[in-house]
Amino acid sequence: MTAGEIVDDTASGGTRSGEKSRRDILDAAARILRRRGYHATTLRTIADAVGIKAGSIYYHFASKDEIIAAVMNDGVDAVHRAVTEALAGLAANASLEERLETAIRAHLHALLEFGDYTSAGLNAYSEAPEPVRDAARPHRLAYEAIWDRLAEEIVAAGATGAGVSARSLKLALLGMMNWSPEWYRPERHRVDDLAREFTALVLARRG
Amino acid sequence: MTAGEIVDDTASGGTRSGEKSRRDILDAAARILRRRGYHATTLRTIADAVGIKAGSIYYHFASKDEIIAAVMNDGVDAVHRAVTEALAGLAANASLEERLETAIRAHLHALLEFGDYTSAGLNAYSEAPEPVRDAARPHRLAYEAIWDRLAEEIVAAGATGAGVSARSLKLALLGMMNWSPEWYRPERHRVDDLAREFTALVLARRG
DNA sequence: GGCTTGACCTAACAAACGTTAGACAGTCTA
DNA sequence: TAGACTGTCTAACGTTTGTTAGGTCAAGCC
Repeated sequence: MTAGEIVDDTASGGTRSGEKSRRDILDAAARILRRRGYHATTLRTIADAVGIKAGSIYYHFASKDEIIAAVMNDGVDAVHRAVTEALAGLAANASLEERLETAIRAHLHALLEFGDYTSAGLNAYSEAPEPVRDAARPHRLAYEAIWDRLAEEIVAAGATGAGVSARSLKLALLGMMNWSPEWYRPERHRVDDLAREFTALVLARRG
Repeated sequence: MTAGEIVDDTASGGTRSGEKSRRDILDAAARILRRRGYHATTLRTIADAVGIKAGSIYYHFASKDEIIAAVMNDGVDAVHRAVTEALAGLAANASLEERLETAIRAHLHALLEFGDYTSAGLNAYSEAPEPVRDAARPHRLAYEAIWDRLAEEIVAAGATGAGVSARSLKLALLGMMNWSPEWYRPERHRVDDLAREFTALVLARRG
């Protein structure tokens, strides 16, 4: 089952004629991957959702794993871009609290609302075969660097509890955010509220 | 694929002769389920790990899903018990901070060190078929009640950031704890340290 | 009109899946 | 010692999986 490497072609450009089908396949794969996980995401299920036959997928992709890897990495890159842009949109003198809340809000929005690709990546990562995880790792690390820097700033400013390391702060933040697909219900929660509460929780201080 | 209900017999007692094999099967299933997820956990893989043949499993269990459900529910019940006992072991006048840190420490220990059953439950829940999830839900809710109460106490005491609801506090706590299997490495982290940092993070206050 | 190419289909392949039926050796009980 | 029960095995079943080979048909170019 695909022993070789997985090529990362998410940046390949051009708007060829078959580009739509390719995107349709990825969209369907992301939707199914998010809810059912790696092994339950079959080529026939994907094909059904797109309206083509399973064999036809191989015109666009070389293997199942290439699809999965593309979805996962597109997902991470999308959150990365969303958070980066949200932070870039802030005033230069924005407070630390403002920047943390903005980053959390952007992450949660990407994860919970535009989130098929994003949470597919979270949901399938641990059960995907090694080559897929290998292909995903650089994307994940690149994104986490944002939170490394934020966490270090927060700790350096003494804005959180005593004895909390930047590393633990980052892991705690990613944990509370990335666990949210488990309980989030659009009719019960508002992302902006959650972002504000998570920020207040971490930066808690007594007046 | 197993449309019926899943009987919850985790409490069935007695030490029959075949009890060891039964426990061996569950142990192996938990170990594999934890790392590979629901669909990659096959009866033949389990049987190989135990040293028997796949068909023999049906002497002890009626279906694959019965095994999975037993593992998941045993896991949740184990954390439930661990946290309950840790809290019960505290002095009656233990501070809120002491109790929170104790609960977090017990949860993380159960999850990260005795954790095949426990993190198998977390890892496989979202991709397991509906009947399995239905069987698991009461166990999860019963355990979460502990954290509901703790979170409410913390909020009522004003010991966390302003505007943080008890519900969000609970979800954030479960998130940062339950995400830890993603990054925890025994050679790099000490559970007791993590528990102290997570507690300080949530109860942060400025001197 | 011929020829190429792009995008799909049909039909099959070997392998792996959960599950079952029936046989068999060992142990316990009467 | 006969018979029942335990725990396992062998061997197959029907289905589903990822994947492949080869065919079809319309659109575009010469």
